[in-house]
Amino acid sequence: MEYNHKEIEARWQQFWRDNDVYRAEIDNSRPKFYVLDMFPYPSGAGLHVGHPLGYIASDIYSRYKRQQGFNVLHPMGYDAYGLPAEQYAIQTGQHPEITTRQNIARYREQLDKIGFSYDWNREIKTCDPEYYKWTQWAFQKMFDSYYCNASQQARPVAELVAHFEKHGSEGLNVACSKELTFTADEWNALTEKEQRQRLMNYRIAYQGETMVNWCPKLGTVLANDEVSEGVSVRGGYPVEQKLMNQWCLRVSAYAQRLLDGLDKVDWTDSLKETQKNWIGRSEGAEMRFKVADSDIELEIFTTRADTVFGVTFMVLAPESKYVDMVTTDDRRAAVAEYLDAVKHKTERERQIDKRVSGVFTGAYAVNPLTGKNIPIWVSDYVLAGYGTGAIMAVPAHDSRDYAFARHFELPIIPLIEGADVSEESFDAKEGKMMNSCGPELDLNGLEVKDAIAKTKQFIAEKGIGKVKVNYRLRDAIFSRQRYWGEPFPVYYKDGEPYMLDASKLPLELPEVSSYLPTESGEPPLGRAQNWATEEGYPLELCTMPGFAGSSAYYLRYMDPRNNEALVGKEANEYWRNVDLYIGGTEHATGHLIYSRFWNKFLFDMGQTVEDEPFRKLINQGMIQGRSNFVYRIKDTNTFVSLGLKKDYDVTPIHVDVNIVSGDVLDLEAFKQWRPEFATAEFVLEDGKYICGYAVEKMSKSMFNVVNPDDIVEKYGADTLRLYEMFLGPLEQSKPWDTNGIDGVNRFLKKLWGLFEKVDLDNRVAASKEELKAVHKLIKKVTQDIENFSFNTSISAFMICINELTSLKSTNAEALETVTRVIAPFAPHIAEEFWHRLGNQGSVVDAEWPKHNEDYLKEDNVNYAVSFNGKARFNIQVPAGTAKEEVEKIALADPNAERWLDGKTPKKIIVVPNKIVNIVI
RNA sequence: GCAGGAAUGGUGGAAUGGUAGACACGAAGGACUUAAAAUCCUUUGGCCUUUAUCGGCUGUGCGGGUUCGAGUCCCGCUUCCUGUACCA
Repeated sequence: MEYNHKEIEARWQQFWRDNDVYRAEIDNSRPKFYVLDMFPYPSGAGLHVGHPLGYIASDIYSRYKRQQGFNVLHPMGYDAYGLPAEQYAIQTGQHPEITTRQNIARYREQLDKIGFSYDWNREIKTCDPEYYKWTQWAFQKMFDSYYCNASQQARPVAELVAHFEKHGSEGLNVACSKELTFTADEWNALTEKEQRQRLMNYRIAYQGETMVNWCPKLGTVLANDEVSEGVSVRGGYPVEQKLMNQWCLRVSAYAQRLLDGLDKVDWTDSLKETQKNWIGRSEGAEMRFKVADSDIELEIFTTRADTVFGVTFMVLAPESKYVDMVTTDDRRAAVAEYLDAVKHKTERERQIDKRVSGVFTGAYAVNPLTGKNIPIWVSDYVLAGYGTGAIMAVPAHDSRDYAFARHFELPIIPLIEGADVSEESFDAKEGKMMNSCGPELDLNGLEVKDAIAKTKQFIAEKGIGKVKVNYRLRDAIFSRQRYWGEPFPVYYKDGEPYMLDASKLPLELPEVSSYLPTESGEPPLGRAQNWATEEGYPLELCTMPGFAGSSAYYLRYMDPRNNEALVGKEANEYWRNVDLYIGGTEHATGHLIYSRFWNKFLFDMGQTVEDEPFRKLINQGMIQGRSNFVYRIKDTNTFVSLGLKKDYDVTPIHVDVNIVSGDVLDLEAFKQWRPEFATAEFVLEDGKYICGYAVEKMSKSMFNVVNPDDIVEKYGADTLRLYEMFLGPLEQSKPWDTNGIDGVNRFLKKLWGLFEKVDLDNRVAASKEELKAVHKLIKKVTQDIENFSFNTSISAFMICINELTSLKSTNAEALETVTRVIAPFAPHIAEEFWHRLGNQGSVVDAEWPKHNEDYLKEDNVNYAVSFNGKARFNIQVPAGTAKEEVEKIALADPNAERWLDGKTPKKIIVVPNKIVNIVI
């Protein structure tokens, strides 16, 4: 019988569904293992062949762990809120929910065909009210919490209020937007509204006037990780800075814990490094510079406290509140003009335009160590969002300050011995200090490191400043002026936000007449009828961002139908956290920061038992497209084959990769592809039209999308699974090339053929050679799976089957072992074999075999004999021969004479079972 | 600029410091076939030698080093990818 993948795969997929074999339940008698894929956003384009790469890897691992006796949780769901569905809704008027539901159905259909072992009973969708109830709930918890720096955890706001009532801000060590100082009496005298406004300064979910990334084209604000190089990640539209009142999450309060937690997880160094950079911890000092003839003090942050003697001017960010305070009357016009010019630049323009610009405020500050007056400037090279929005400029040892000083002809004082600052600044933190002696502090002769420490100590003692740790990590902006997202469980009374009562959750997303902002510029929810509480208070018009729903979904899978909690205690204590998380590296600074933050917050609340959500994380590489080109001779409809195109003036045109095979174009299909090519003529080489190729992103517009459905239809799911793994190392990006798929398909046919010959009625003992081949396979595949080196295990299968084929093996035991080992990779064919061999149940529960070293032992051992490291010939000796004996045999070999050339060996090295190296 | 990663045949890629190129694709030749597809067999890094065997030299981006022995370890470069960027 032929290998009929269609019949086999359909039959066993049905069997799995009918018997619910992938259902996971809490079972205290078995250890748990939680394998998770980053759930997909169901886009309208469906899955292409790149998407399942990570899913296949995680599926193999899940099945392997299950066969090893673990109770495996392997769920799947959908990150259903997102911009594309909403953009589509704006264009067509179709409700995004309908689009999303259709897309999800299509995804599910595609996923099912590949034979994944997901427990679909646990499926979740972020747009499902039963799910987003818990997103809203967590938001409310964050609103009702503040972050205590002393105990390094979130605490109820009620405790903070109690503190204010007794002590005011005295003795407070909490995360906040602004340092405020007030007494208990002052606090108690505030109205309720004023108290609530002040509490916003401390809440973990808070509303604040912040500089946001505003994308006019999308009509919404974006988080930092949603913006790249000044344009939106989705859509690539320009982004500008705008001051807006927005909901924010105080992620920055968790910066240190997010950093420390990285030591506890098993992630790649590069991913940890990316997160470390994103968190951007820097140790330095905060210092105050007095403004001359004024009570104003400028606060600055520096990592180079040692360079204060070289400060020759100060610079304020254009948005700094100090600008208005210090500017002298005669400079007001000039400063205003500069601020105006800066304001009209978008973030992108500000990044691209690296020309030095700035304006003098007319004011001077006093250098606290030299007592000298230094000018205060304004320039957009200083960022409002980092540190204090003001800097002390040390042109000799900072390249940006240097460029500024050169441009405006400000003095440059070198502070490090031997540093030549005539052409460029000396930025390195090394060398001996000079020119650094004042009335109270002398740093001359010290190493930079020591000078920094001494200065920090000095300024702290003198009360000029303090040691300070700064983080680059910003609070997450949590409002989106959009329709298709979770509504905030918030209403407004007297202009102040209040949380809806927990019994009112979930607050469901209302219907709207149009998905565009209102005429008055309000978000689309402004169009909703009766968007107010029962008492008539208006509800929040913004919705939550994409990352809201994906921040705790892994917890919900543990207990997806629980109506009382995000996750029940029993389920959480059993499943704990994700043991293996597989997904793309593009989430390094978004989802993977937010969900760690979210999890840590829930941990503080006592809602989850693990501090880190993802124990081990693997980033699968991206599968790129391999585009094909045809070359049209200019102004004709004639196409010339790749090898001959140099003789013509040609335009390359993308051609659908599905009508190209092995870079050879199917001419008839090409003519039918598009009407304008119906009359195409060709210049062929060797009777064929050879296309050019390029590796590009897989996308419709490049005509290089390969659909997994087509592969499954033609070759079967098992072939697709094997081939995706065979393509190369999991974590490496690589182009998709369907050409090699015949190899793994041939392998499966061979395996099938081998099985067809098994005599199931007359079982005989496996031969020594068979046992050796099979146990070699077990050993290799087990090692490979543990190392996520799936490509090499596919090779191991091919080698084993080739060996068994040449042995004419038809031994049932040998093939049963092969079946167990191949089951995670090719579950359909394995299930078929499993049942033919007379087993009950499903092969997913077949015990994973252990290899026996005894079968792998050789009677004779091969040694390569080398001279001075260069291998020359081989010898065979009985296993277990002593080293001395091996040396003798090597030297006595007739071949040895030739290479010894009459000399006596100086030294002989014998590496067991490998090599005899003779040094002459 | 900074951080991380990579570089091996025509291609994808294998190699706990121990005979580089496993496995697969492609290609070439052959068998079967009226023919094609499918399948099977042989060859396949480069160069040289040979009728053929046998054999030799060379070879893992470049230049050094450590070692009996380096694709692998160390130092210095080049190129490419990924992330990030006036972060003081």
